[in-house]
Amino acid sequence: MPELPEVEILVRHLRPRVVGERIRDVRILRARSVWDTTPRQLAAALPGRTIRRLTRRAKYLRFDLDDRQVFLLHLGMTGRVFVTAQADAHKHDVARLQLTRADLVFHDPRQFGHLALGEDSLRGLGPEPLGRAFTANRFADALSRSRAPIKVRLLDQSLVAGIGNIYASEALWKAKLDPRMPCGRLREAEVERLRVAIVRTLRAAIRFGGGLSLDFASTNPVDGLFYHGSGSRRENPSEHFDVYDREGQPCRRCRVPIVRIGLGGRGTFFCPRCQS
DNA sequence: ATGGCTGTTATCCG
DNA sequence: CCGGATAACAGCCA
Repeated sequence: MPELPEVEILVRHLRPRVVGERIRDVRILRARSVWDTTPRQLAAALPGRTIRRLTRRAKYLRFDLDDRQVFLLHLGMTGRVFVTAQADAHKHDVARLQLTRADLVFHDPRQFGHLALGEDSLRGLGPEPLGRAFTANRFADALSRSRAPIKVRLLDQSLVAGIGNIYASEALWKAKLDPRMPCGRLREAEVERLRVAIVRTLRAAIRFGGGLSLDFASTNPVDGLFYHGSGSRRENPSEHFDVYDREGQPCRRCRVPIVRIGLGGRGTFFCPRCQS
């Protein structure tokens, strides 16, 4: 679930709940989820500090503290972050930060997420797709030097930061581009179409997420950030995405059944008629 | 019930 | 340098 839009919604939810709060204590419950430092260092650096800012960079949450230290949190595939008054740890809790009167919990069953002290993890990231640096020139230039399928490149965070497997398929459908198209073969107009499609897709997803009532603490994929699972768990089977997880269902533009293929080892969905 | 799928990304190869 | 495969892991679903 957590790609750029989901992380953005999470940050907006958390911001009023954590900014201005003092960190009283830190419990690291899974050492291997701490990167760029030791759990001991992280647990020592935070207590006594006040959270000054909470922002998003790509799929990272960025916490700025009152002593200019920074720590980052990446949700991986299944990470959740929420504030709770309950102080007891649960299975798959990675870390718990005791704030003034509640705990900030990082919960991550599949353990692909991480915490990091400092900004090193942000070094290699490309431009924010919703920021000014995501220009036609820069995007076209980066794409021109690759022969890989465009869908695979969209997942490269150094090209543009924040797109994941779901919104890569969604943006390509919006731009009417075949996900298998080698980057270098895209024409200038197609690259620009894709750039605009990315921006619109992500903005629409943030707008969509902002209108949901989410249970950030829930382990139920239907209630949490907005990927609604597949099969019987799906909340709105065909309302939500245009192509993702819609294999066999009609394209919203031309009614031809959506196709699923593998690209770069990931499920990829597209309309074989519109996207060619 | 078992095995194959999954929203991420670092790292290792050729 | 580029690109593909793999690994890290637990839970859900067929």
